[in-house]
Amino acid sequence: MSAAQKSHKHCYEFPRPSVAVDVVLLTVADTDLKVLLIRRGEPPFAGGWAMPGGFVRVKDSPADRGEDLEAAARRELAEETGLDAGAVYLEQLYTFGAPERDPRTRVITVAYYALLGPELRGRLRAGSDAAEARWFSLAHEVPKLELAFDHDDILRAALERVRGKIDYTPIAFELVPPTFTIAELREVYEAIKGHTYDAGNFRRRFQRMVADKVIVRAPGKRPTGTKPAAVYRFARRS
Amino acid sequence: MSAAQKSHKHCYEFPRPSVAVDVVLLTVADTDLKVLLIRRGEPPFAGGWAMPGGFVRVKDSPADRGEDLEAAARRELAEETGLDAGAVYLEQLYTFGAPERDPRTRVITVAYYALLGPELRGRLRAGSDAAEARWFSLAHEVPKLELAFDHDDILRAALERVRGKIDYTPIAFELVPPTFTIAELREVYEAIKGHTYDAGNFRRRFQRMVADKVIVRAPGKRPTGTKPAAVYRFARRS
DNA sequence: TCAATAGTGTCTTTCAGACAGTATATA
DNA sequence: TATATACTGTCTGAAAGACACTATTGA
Repeated sequence: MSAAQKSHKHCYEFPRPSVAVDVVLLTVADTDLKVLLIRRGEPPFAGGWAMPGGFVRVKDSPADRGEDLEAAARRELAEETGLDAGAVYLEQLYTFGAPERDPRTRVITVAYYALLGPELRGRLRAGSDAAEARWFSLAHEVPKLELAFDHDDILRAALERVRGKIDYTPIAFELVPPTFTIAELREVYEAIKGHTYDAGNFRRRFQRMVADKVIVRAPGKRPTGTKPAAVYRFARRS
Repeated sequence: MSAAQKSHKHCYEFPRPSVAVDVVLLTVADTDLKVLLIRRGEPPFAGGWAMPGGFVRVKDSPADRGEDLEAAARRELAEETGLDAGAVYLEQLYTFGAPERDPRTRVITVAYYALLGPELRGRLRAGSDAAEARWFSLAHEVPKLELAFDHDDILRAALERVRGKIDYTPIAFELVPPTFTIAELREVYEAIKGHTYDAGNFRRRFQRMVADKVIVRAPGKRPTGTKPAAVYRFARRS
């Protein structure tokens, strides 16, 4: 099929936008919140850094309309990072639709954020298109970058969401190993909130979660260099 | 132009979805949270009740890509209710994109919620297409309805969002008149939260907002049938 | 033995919930 | 004068922040 034919196969009565998904993949490493960025191989913004994402697969057939939005986000994440799509915490963030946000055509993007625990960080593989992928420190490295599209807005929104939600939902447990010490959990809070917590007060708050059976003790102790620390796990883990 | 020609003017290399906006318009009246529904005149779900909404106006021209998502939500709200688009509090809620959510074609909808104070409720006019529009009590009337599309999911999400946000943002002030008594504000909280508040404790919480200059006294008193009540207004109101 | 981190306890303040009581308007 | 609502005050308990202190490990 020629390029000219190919470009005009799908026709509609009214103009339609492209719809994409973008995923803000976050992790905490070295007491620092990091985001995974991918170097773009193609225009626009070729050579620039962007969040993993791509177009939602839509079909015109009445029998098959294409994929769900969250499925698209998990698929893109898997394609561009090699991560098992089902293994990460993923939540819809916000939809960005400014008319000029993509120089090519009208693109509306549904942004998601995902949280990756340290035990899965080693599973990251370069994407199918072998594009470069790297973790960037939100505090130290990202401010020096110019992200593609409006991805800096998306990243800001993700950070704001996670900062708010960590206080009243169990998302912090997605960012520690399956079993963890109180200090490890505290480091996650400190990385996300951007300030330190009093170790004693944090422990007291934590003990209430133990009393409420949200957290249970796990066997063994974690060596720390000095006195080993008790290990816990989140009670409702798949 | 013939119908056949008209149906195939806008062609793309890959299939694209339609993108719509829907607006959950909420108000508190008679100590009851209400949502505005519109009776659909056309299929699908003709004769059924649905939230105001419609397709985002997208253009293929590089010079004009069409309207922003929030602009589309405000436009649809204005068209279907007669409300001044700028006068209502409007916030993006969630994007719904299940492949089969619209029987016609693939439609992704960006849902918004809007809050309407009693002073603007009288400005509601039937939409340009003269469709029937009515307030429904969320607690008593909506459960008996079968809403069009996945609008019951959208409504649930809006209620959950508003219930959560009222505790740590000033959205309650969008649902009272420009000047209001403590009892009026309390009724808004009670309608949204679905439970009563101790009048004394609510007042104490309120007085802290007065001390913090979030709320200031307004001149005059509001007759109540018995002892008239002091009147206040939100400090940061346009 | 020392340094470092794990872990405990105490004091204060803030705030929410329960509830009793006083003040002031209308009918 | 009665009563309904506005408004005030008190008690208790939960929880957060500041901070001092003890316990246990590895080097």
